[in-house]
Amino acid sequence: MRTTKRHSRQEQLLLVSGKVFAKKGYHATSISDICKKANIARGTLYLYFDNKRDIFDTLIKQYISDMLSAITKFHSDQPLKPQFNKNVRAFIEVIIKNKDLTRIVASEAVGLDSEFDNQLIHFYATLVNYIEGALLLLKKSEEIPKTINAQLLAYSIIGLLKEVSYQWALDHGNLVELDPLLQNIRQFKLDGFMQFSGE
Amino acid sequence: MRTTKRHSRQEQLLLVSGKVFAKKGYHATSISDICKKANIARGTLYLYFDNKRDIFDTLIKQYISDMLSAITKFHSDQPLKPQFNKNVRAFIEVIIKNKDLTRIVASEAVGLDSEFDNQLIHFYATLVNYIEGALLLLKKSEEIPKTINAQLLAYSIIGLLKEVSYQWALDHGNLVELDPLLQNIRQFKLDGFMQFSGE
Amino acid sequence: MRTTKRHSRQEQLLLVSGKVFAKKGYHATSISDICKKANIARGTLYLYFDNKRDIFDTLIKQYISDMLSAITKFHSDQPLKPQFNKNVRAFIEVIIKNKDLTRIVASEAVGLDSEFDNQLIHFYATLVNYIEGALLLLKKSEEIPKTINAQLLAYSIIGLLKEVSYQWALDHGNLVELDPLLQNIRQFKLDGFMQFSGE
Amino acid sequence: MRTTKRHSRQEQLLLVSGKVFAKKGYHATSISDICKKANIARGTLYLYFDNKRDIFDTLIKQYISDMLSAITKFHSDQPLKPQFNKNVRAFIEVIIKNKDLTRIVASEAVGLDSEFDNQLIHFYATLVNYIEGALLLLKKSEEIPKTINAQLLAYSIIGLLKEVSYQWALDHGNLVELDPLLQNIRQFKLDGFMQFSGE
DNA sequence: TATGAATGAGAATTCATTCAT
DNA sequence: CATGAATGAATTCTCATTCAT
Repeated sequence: MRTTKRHSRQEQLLLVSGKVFAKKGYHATSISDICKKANIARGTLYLYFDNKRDIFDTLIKQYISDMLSAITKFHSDQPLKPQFNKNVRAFIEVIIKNKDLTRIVASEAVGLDSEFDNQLIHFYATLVNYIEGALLLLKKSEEIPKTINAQLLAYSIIGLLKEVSYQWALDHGNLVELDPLLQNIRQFKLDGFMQFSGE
Repeated sequence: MRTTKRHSRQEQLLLVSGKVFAKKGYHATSISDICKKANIARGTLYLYFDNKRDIFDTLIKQYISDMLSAITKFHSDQPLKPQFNKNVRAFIEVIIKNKDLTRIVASEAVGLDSEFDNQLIHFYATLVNYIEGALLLLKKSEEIPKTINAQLLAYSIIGLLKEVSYQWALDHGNLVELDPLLQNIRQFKLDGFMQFSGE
Repeated sequence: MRTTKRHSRQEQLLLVSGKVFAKKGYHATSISDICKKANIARGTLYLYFDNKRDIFDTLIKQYISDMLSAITKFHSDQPLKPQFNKNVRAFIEVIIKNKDLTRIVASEAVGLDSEFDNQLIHFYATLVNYIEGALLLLKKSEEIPKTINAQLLAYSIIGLLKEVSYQWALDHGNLVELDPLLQNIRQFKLDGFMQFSGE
Repeated sequence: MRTTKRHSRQEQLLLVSGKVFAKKGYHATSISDICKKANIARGTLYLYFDNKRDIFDTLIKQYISDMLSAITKFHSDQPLKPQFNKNVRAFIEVIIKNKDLTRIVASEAVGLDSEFDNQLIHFYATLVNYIEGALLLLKKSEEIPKTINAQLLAYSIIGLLKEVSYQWALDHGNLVELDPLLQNIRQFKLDGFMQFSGE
């Protein structure tokens, strides 16, 4: 059971680290900060992680894996909209459940090193791909106009969801009723709104 | 002429600093990094800026001021859609013109200290307010449904524009033809798309 | 025991710092200088003191407190001369025991900043006050002429004692027999000597 | 006449430098400080002095030379007390006239380098020698008791004069009437005062 | 002569990481 | 396992000095 104990200790430290990283950012967070919050000595942390970077990596990997396992690839042989609906909900749920990490992923995607950058770029590309794939299917079935740039729309959707989820989470804390949020998003007649003069 | 020379030097250093900050983030960027890129000695930087923080602040202030002077408040006694159109264009233009800074503003928004946070929070609130105000007017004139949460829609629009502009800029460099981008955005029948099964 | 160990380490560092400061002065002493003498790494010093200034302050406070607790206020209801005798001895003892610090107090009294200046100025004023008070009592009992400027005489005595003690300590090291020194001082028929021609 | 102009410029810069050095100390005084006070560019200073140290050296040499030319060696074939009287007055006059430099000489006698230290030590030794010499003559002529330690008494006198002059100058500024000061000093019946209990 | 922009050595301080206890 | 003292590389910032104009 030693392993279990060790494992749960690690989990606890990850939790604390995530909070501190989210609050102060990667660089401004010192090992001491984490240890103080976790009530352990500085040396102890190194029994559970190789180094500062290792903690951060573990957190990010966890987040990416959470997200990727929450959303599911679109299947062309099933109705698309329910799939899309489900994925949006899953996406937002992960964002909100991991508010701290979302902050980090969104803001510290930079400057650590290329290996880390690549992880996030790859993650982002995967997300975009999922959505783009769905949009292409919709184009094929003529549910959306052929003239639309699927990739750009994919970015739009991600940007929209990211911002809204993030702001919603900021305002409402963790106890969010997802449904009103989703209903509101669905109501946005953005295109209509943006069909400006002369169109 | 002296002032001009000094000023242009400062501009050059800001340009370089912006690039480096954008690439590596505030904390991971060392003064040496900037100086190397700018081909100057470390001491020279301090002839033009008080300290590292001062460089960053100047950049952010510049960006915020650029943005705020680019967009204009909505006037209820004039047709809203052209105004909105114009602002979206301006917003995107600034984002694309200042790709580097956008990265910074988007990612280092928090965690330096409260004085700095406040600047960005205030900036963001101003943006949201502009859009929200316009949306409320649209609600009143029943151009959009009353059930919509104007603030949330404002966030959506900003999130969408931010992400799309940023990604577009990444792919297409600085020389962006805005019109195809705008046309694409306008075409997004997001609401239709998101009126999922059963609705 | 932990506290004791930490404390004794601090004491050791103060001792070394005092010597180095005394030899080179505050500004010319670098943290590296102190660490080299103390055989520790530069970082280690910061485990015991906040910064260079903190080390210096601690030294000065120690010195002032040593001195102030060594000398005692004059009581008018007791014979003055033994009191004076005792205080002179105590004063000289502290000077000689803290030769290094005396150097610092004497030479870096001014110019660090006002907070620091104030400490020393206040200390000095206290010393002068003690002596001046005693002299005023002596005036009242007509043991010294009424025409004497008590403050100036106080300065004289302090200057004399300071210089003599300091030089004596320089020549004789720490192991000083105070009595011959005091006897010598007492013999100085300064006034007689200085009652120049014509008086 | 070029030389004259150059020379007077140097003089002016020395004056300014002396003030600044005296106020802030050698190390805390920056070349910029001096230049600002002198209303010249930083580069200009180096037309008149080799470096910062050179300015300081020049000042100290000036002071020492002033002092040494003010006081005169004692001559055994003339009455000693008038000579002593004259020298004390000269000594105090120089101290008061060069209050700024006195501060420096008294407090920055340290840490620059051994060459500088040696200068001051030699100067001090010279002073002590003068006085000691006079005292030895007085001993021989039995004007002071043979048991007195002439060197120690010399230190006493210097310490006393230094302190009193310095304090007096601090309180009264430059416009000092020397005579009341001297009268007071002469009145000090220090020895009588210090003939403690039992003597 | 005079200027002041540029330099770069050097100083203080921080902090991730190690290791003896 | 846990501790926390010690380390020293790296970072920011200062300032005497140089040199092209």
